[in-house]
Amino acid sequence: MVPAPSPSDPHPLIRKLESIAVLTDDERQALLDLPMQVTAIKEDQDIVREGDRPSRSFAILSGFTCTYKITGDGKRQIVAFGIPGDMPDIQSLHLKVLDIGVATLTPCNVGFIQHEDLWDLCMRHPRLGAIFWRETLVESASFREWILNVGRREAYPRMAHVLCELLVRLRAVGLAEDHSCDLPITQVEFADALGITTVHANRVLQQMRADRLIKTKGSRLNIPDWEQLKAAGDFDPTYLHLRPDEVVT
Amino acid sequence: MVPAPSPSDPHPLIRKLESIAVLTDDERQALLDLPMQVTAIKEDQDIVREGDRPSRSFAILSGFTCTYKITGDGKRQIVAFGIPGDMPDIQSLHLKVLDIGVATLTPCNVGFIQHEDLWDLCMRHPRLGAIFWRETLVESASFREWILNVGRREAYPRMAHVLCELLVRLRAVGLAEDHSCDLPITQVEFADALGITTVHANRVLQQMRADRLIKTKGSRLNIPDWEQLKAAGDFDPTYLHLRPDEVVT
DNA sequence: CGTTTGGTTGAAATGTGTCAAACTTTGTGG
DNA sequence: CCACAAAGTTTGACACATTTCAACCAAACG
Repeated sequence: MVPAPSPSDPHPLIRKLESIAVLTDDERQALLDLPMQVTAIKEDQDIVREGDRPSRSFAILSGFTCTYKITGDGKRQIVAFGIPGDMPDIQSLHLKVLDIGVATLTPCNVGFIQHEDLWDLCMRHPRLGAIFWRETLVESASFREWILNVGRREAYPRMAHVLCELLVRLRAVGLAEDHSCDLPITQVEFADALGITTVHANRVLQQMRADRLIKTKGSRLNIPDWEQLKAAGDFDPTYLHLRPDEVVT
Repeated sequence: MVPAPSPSDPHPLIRKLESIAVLTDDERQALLDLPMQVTAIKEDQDIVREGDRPSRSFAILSGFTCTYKITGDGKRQIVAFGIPGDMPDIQSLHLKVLDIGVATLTPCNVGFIQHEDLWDLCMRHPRLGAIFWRETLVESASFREWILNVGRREAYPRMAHVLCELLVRLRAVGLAEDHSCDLPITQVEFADALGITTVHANRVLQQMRADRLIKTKGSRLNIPDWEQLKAAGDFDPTYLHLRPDEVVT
């Protein structure tokens, strides 16, 4: 008996895939049947490291991760944040050597899926294979926007932009209300994501609070004026390629 | 009668795919049989624009392109250079709305392929479908490295890094000798790729010439000391995921 | 309750941007 | 083949965003 599809589907992976594509009951069931090794991982741990040759990928079931690279002299650049439903290293299905590391920002539950099982799924459900491909392409589009952000926007709009992206993505998987969400990301991590210093990240955030673009209380982020933040960050969610009804502009 | 595979295969697309994967004669023939509308495009023209909803993708047969995005206030960021064999908008196969523009840097010959024909090919030759997927993942890896480059390296190593990437990629498709190649990229374009000003790009290049890392004569680039340039650019070609025998370190 | 982690501050140093002009190469039409 | 325009490159002086360094403060935590 297949459970009725629900907007608040408890399985993060399905919730995420449904935010970018439509699934049939059959496909949803096939995903639920995927052999998945669920593992709890503590905060600030590497799940995978650059140079690894994994035989499995993983889906984030709960918690936040960051995908990062390190320069020869040890400077870290975060290239993406991972939220529940994401599969940050799904690329290892095709590319044997990992060119990135993925670390937890919070305690996480992740579900490991053997590559052979993923291949199997893609073969038996070509449409799901296409959806996974599509997902990697959406990720790729996010990288392009990230390049634009880091390369051509100053620190202040750059920060505004990532905050916008995070809120929209969290909303798409049901982890944010209209104008607030839990964002357990430290200033060091924001700095590494934006390609700036921690000190500067701090100053930019202070300025944004003074400008009443954001309010923070602990790890809680509140956005009093979404339109203004969007404008400040030059943010247009098109590049996230969400299903139209998932985009709350 | 299938022509014997040759290291200098005249078809750029096949040459490129073979630099990242092994093709069977059958697959090579299927690629050659792809209906392709070859078109000559002048310098400095958009091939596709952000917001387009193309029904076809294209392969670069000759010439150079750049893939770019524009901020709300008109600043351009180049996120990738395209060289013969590349398919800069293959993503539009899955993502209906383009989030990028692609422009020619030189006169180009491009081969347009209808999406339906590409889908057809992927269905009939699943391994080729996987190779196209793989290619988009390699591109994705390049974007990640590009973020690291722009976010965490100063202008000088940043420039060195793109020069290294370009040379390695050109070598992989047979368009560069060991230490020199034709690089018809202006300083304005380098600046837009690196997220710096033209003026600064100019100064960095001058410094690199003074340091004898590069020599330029017209659009000809010569690299007297590859090891030193690699070191200056903190360059490791792993992220390009080339077949080992294609990587000349 | 001390220790750790994350956040905040100030002053000085610096990489990169800005602006505006001049120079050089390339391509083209007369 | 010259002349000229257009495109690309180079220069200098100055402004400014961001970094650096080093210290201090506040909240979280066992």
